[in-house]
Amino acid sequence: MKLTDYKQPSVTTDIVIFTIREDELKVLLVKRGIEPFKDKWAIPGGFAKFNESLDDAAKRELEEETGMKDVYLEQLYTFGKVDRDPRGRVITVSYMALVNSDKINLKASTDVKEAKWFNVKKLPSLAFDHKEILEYSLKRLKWKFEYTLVGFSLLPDKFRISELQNIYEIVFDKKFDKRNFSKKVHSLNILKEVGIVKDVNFRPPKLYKLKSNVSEIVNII
Amino acid sequence: MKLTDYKQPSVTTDIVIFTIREDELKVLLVKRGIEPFKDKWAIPGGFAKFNESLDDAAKRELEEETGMKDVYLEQLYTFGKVDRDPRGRVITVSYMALVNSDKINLKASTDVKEAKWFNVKKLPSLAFDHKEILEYSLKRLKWKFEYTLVGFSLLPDKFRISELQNIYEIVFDKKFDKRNFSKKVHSLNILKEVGIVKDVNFRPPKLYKLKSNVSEIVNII
DNA sequence: ACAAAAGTGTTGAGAGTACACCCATGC
DNA sequence: GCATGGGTGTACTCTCAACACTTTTGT
Repeated sequence: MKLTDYKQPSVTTDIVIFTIREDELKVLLVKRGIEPFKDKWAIPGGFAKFNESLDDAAKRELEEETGMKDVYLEQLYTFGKVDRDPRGRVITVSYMALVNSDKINLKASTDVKEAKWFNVKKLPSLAFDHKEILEYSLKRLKWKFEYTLVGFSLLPDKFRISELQNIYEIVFDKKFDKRNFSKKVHSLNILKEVGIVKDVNFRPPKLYKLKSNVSEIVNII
Repeated sequence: MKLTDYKQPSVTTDIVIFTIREDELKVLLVKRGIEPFKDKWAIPGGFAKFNESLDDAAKRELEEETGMKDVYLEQLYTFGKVDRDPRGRVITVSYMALVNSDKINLKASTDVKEAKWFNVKKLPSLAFDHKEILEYSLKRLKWKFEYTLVGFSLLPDKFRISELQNIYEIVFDKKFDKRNFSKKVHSLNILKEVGIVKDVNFRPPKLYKLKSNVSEIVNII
C-alpha cells in the first residue's frame, strides 16, 4: 500500500494575527477576492506547500500578509470537520501570531482584496468556520497572557510598566490596580532597568527590558 | 485553481492512550508489522479517511486498538516537519486518550504485530518522531490534571478519595498529604456521596461520584 | 502653580502547607 | 486485640486584593 493509494484531504494553515492598536486588541482579517466566500472577511492563510513544514508555511503566510518575520508564532489547533470548506475536504492547522503593529506593512495579494485590523469585540461575519477558530484563539490568547510572558511580544524592546499594564488591561478587558500590578511584576524578577523616558511633561518613567534568561511559564496575573 | 492542483501531504491521526495499571502511568504502544520501522514500537494511529473528520478518525483508531468508545479524547498538536516520515510527506494530528484500563481488550490488526502497555518512565525506542509526540503528551497530561478534572476519567464511576489521590500521585510522581488532599477536593464541592465499600477488613471508606453539572476548569492541586 | 502620569506601603482575607492521632472493620 | 486503611483539625505562611498620597517634570 502506498501513500498515494489514499485520497487525501488538503491542508491549509490559517494565522490569527493579534496586535494592539489604539488601545484595542485587534486581529488582522482579509477580504477574500475569490470564491468561495468572495468578498467575505477571513483569517489569512493558505495551502501548505508539499515541501515545507507546517511551521514554515505559517511563517510564510505571516510574512506575506504583514512583511514581518521573527514574531511570536504558536500552533493552536487543527480543524478537521468534513464539510468545513465547500470546495472539498480541507483541514486547517491554525496558528496565532502576536505582533507589534508599529512596523507593519499590510499587503494585498491575488487572492485578497483588502486587509484590515478589526477590534476583536466588533468582528464582521466570517468565511468558513473562521468564527470558531477566532473564538478558540482568543481563549488561548488570554490563557497565554495569564500564565506566560507572551505579553511582552506586543511591546517594543524597551517599555514602561504602565505600557505593560495597559496591554494586560486591554487583553483582559479590565483594570488592574497599578500598585499591585507593579509589585507583582517586580516580584517576578524578570525586568532590567535600562533608562528613563525624556521630554515628557510629567515625572519621567523608568524604562525596562525583559531579562534575557527568563523561563517561559510564569503566572503573571 | 482547483484543490487537486496542489500536491498534498498525507494526514494521519496518532492517539496517545494513557491508563493507570499496577500503580503506574502507562501508555499503549504497538509493534509495527510493516515497513518503515518494522518491529519498532509506535504510537497507534493511521491515515484519516477522506470523508471522516479528524475527531472521528481518532475515535475510530482508538476503538480499533482498544475496543473502547466514549472515553476522554482530546486533540493535542499537529506535527508537520517535512521529513518526519520516510515514506513521504505525512503530517500527523496527535490526540490523547485517557482510559480506565479494566475493560480494555487489546487487539492486533494487519499493520500491527502486538500491542502493549508501557510505563511512561520505561519507554522503548520509538518509530518516527513518536518520542517527541509522547513527551508533548505527557506535559499536556500533567497540565490537564492540574487545571481540570480529567483525572476522573481514569476512575470507575464510583470511587473512594484514596483512589483519586492515588491517581494524582502517580501522574505527578509525588506524594500528597491525605488531609490536605481530602480538604481540597471536598472544598471544590464537586463530589456526591453514594455509599460505602463493604467487605473490607478496615474502616469502610465512603464512595463518591463526580457531580454531573461540574464545570470543566478547576484548579485541583 | 498647575497638569499629568509615576511611584510607592499597609492591612485583611483566603489558600496552601505542614503536621499526628483516633476510628471502624474483619479476622 | 491487632492489623489495615479511613477520616479528620489547627497553626503558620504566603499570595492576592483593596485602598490614597506624594513626586517629578514641562509649561
